[in-house]
Amino acid sequence: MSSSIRVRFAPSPTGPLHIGGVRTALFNYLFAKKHNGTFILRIEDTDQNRYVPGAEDYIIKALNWCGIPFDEGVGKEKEVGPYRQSERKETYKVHAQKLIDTHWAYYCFDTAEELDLHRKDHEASGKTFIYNHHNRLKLSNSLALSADEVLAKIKAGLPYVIRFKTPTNEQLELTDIIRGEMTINTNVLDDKILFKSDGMPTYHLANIVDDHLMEISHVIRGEEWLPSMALHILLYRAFDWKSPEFAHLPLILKPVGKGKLSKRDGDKIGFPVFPLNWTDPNTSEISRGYKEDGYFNEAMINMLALLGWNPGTEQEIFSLDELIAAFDLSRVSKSGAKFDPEKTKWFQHQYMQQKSDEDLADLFMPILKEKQTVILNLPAAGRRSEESQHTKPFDAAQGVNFSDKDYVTKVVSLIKERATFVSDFWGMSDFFFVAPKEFDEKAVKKQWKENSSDLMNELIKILNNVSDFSSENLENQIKIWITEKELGFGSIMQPFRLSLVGALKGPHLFDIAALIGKEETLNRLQFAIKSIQK
RNA sequence: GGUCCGUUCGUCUAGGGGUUAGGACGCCAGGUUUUCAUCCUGGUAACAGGGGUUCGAUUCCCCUACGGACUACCA
Repeated sequence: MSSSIRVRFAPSPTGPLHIGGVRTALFNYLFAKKHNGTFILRIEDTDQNRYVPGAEDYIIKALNWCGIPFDEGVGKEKEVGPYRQSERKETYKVHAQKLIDTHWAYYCFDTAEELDLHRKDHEASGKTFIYNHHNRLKLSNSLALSADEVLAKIKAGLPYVIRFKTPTNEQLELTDIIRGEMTINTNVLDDKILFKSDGMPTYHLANIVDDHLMEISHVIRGEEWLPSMALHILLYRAFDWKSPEFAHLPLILKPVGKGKLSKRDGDKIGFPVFPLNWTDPNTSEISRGYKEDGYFNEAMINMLALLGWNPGTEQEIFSLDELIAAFDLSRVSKSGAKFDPEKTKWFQHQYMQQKSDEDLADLFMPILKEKQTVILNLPAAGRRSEESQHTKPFDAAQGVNFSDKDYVTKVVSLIKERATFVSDFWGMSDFFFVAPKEFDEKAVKKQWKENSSDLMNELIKILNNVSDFSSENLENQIKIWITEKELGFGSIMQPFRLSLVGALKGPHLFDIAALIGKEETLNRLQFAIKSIQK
């Protein structure tokens, strides 16, 4: 057996993966890559009742979008496969039988109803019913029944399960990489079902058998599995196998309120908890995903990495490679963490600044294409001709700027620093593509003074004589003019901005003028003067 | 109820027997940008409580409280 690092992410396909699962996958991935190991995806689909079509596909797509693809798994078969537990049934059967043979497990014929009754009985008298050494000899199983009786029941086709025979009265020492040493008395453990009457193993059996057969070196999973760790250690012992090392990750908690994050929380707080959109196959209900909400995968991953782990330095922005280099299980915290939607947005904003203008333009252009279609159709939607004259994009006839990558790239360079999502772009830059047709009422009231029209007419004259329409030169010329005439910057700049943008917002005004060009700048000034009555 | 795990600003966290308990998000204020936003600077704000141990405890130990997970023929 090799001693290399092999870890697995083992979700069950019962629905979309939420960010808690993504983080578990991420930490497995980081650990594997850090140690030149292998990251494996195993699908734990031993419960036919909870199987959800499309979930497996979703999990794989989500991992890929996150940028943490698996090395081995469904569709990437290696010799230890297959990687779907439903395809490994026979293996579990053989191993369950082994445990029977070595008296580490036994057959049980108790029905669910009978056990329920026992539980209620105990509860009524203030006790807790545990299926273990306390009462296993009083129940219907191969420990209490004679060999003949057991054989007869099995031959008669009676349904049965196989339970683990937990050793009694032993102080079990457990070691967890994150939590350290723990001690548990085996007397409080129950004889867990390993093999179900439907012929499928339970999580516990399948998990241990697969982890062994797949040569998993480190089990990195959520804290919800901590209580099962004792059983799992015992199972390794029963099989006489070396157990892997364990690391139990703290849970991700609801951003508001109490408890661990659940799939419903996304809708409640209006924030995605899934990497990708998910449409429930039964209800057709759609759950929002980070991707579709406009987040960059790097931003989500960066946020997740710092939830329950920290590098011990003050660095917060990490590329995936940097995460791999810095990652260390010993720096994973023990307590659960609420995730903060606002901080996630901050990460997103950081990554927005890191992206190149060209890449962002590529993302923006499909949106522009849609907008262009809508805008060009406006007149056809029954607008009056006079209005449509002014509402058409200034270059709509050619459709140049909407699809001009170079132009769009320049626009992006001016607006991205204040944007968080690509979907913010249009609202921040529409005036680069369509001349304003109306003007923000409040702004007009406040900034368009009695003499503004006259001043703007003056400005038109000045601009007409400017041949170098670069932002810098424009700024120089106009500043000289304003200073010489002692006009006051506010009285010029505000109406000027209003004319070009339609509102008091946007990037540096001279950058805007330079980019839309001389002709368009003059047109807009003229239109504003004409439109705004004072 | 039982078992186990946990507890530093509102949130994510650093730290660790002697610190002005550090950073980030958010929030607030000021500055820059004669716009909005960004950005910069500053500010607000925390060791759950009680006992020990110790010259000294937020740090180590115990108890309590609180939080969480698990307690299915689910994973």
